[in-house]
Amino acid sequence: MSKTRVRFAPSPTGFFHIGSARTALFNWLYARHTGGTFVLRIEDTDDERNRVEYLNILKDGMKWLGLDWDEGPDVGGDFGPYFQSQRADIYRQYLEILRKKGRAYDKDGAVFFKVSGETQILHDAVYGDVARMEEKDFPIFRSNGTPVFHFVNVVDDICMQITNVIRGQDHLTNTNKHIELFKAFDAPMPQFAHIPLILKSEGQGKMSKRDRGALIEEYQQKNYLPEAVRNYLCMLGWNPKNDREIMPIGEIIALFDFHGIVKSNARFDERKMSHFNTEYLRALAPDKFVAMARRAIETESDIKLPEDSAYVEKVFLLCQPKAANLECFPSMVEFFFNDAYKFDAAAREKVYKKGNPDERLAQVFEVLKSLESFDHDSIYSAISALAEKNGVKITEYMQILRYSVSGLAGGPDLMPMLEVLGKSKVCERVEAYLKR
RNA sequence: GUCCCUAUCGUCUAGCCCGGUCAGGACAUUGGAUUUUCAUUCCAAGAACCGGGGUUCGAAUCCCCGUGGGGACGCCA
Repeated sequence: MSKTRVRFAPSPTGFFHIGSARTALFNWLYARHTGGTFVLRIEDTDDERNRVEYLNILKDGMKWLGLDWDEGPDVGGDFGPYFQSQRADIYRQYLEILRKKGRAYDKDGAVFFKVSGETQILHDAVYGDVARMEEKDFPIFRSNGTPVFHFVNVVDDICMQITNVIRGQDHLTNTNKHIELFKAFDAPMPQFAHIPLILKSEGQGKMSKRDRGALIEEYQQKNYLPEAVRNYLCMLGWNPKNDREIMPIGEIIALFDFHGIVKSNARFDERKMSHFNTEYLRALAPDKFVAMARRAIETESDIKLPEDSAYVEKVFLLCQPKAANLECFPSMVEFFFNDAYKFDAAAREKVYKKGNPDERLAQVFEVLKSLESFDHDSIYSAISALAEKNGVKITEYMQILRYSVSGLAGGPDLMPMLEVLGKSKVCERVEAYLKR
């Protein structure tokens, strides 16, 4: 049994579609599962476009998702070149083979492949046996001399000794053309595995590049964690059959096989993807979280972080357990770094729902002012003593206190939040709030 | 229009191949709890076998027909 060789063969179009990403992912998973080789082949026969820039988007996206390729652009390999635009000689040689066998002929300046007229049976690793016949001869070279997808795809798979073709189900009805070609070349047939498509979250049809969440670039920009996106994508159309979803990639690689691939198309669900992201964010090691959070704030907000990196770190780690994503993280922590923080209207409504708590705030202000040490425990016992003295619940003081110093109704645990903010800032803010 | 694929909670799915468990899990939703806030955590609830025929003592599971969904029918990839 020869070593597994799979390939991802995208056409650089200027964006990295989530469906393509998942095809790449499944190929990569299968290669890693079998200890085989993952080839990246660029189908760039359309030279109208700016390839270098478009190729970078694709490569960046794959690297971001952790999908490293063993052969292809940048890394080379024994079966190159890995750009179809550089393989014209090979395609001409293969065309000659077909001509000699009488399977290719000229028509209207183009070259056509003569089909066998026999029904081809595909033994698909996911869909089982599918029978289909190709009725009409189809073009393999255009009248401008360039080769057509079906032809180059098969020729390259032969040349690169691809053992497993894993691709979207939209190719299922193309496969009989490819089988005809493999047979015409007397080439060994790879095993085909078609995977279900990703559908729009609502409405009709498959995800298109204009749909929200369709492009990998979006997740990069929103500072999603790549491991989370990758994990979610693994579960869209495949499952480990053990009731688990959030799993380290190593475990997924170990379990990945065609048996777990679902046959029906899956609707994309941004909320579930978000959930994966939240889980990964919470589980992130402190130093990594701090680095990610810092980057999110520096690139996606106007907040100027102070020099004091110990303070910044304390703030970030205090908020990590409550953060749902990095996109909203700046608005969650802004008040720690900006004295001109904003007061949220919805939060105000919530805090003032049951009457005016300003008087309580004044009371708690007196207590806080007189505190010797301003740590979590001291603040807590002081406020609870106050609450007890006045015969009310401590909660009565907490909400307005939080609102006055942060402008928000939610956020990190209040006592440690006050401690991190520090006595002088807390008192200044409460005082200013009372005088407003 | 022709051909191909597919069908379990709103969504992702387990179960189907080898008929017999209260049809399980996750997201989302709703409701509680955490006698300290909270965007956290925990608990609970509601929520599905597309329809019709067969086969069978018994069908989500096997067969057929509808219907729904998706895809392919380019000198695009």
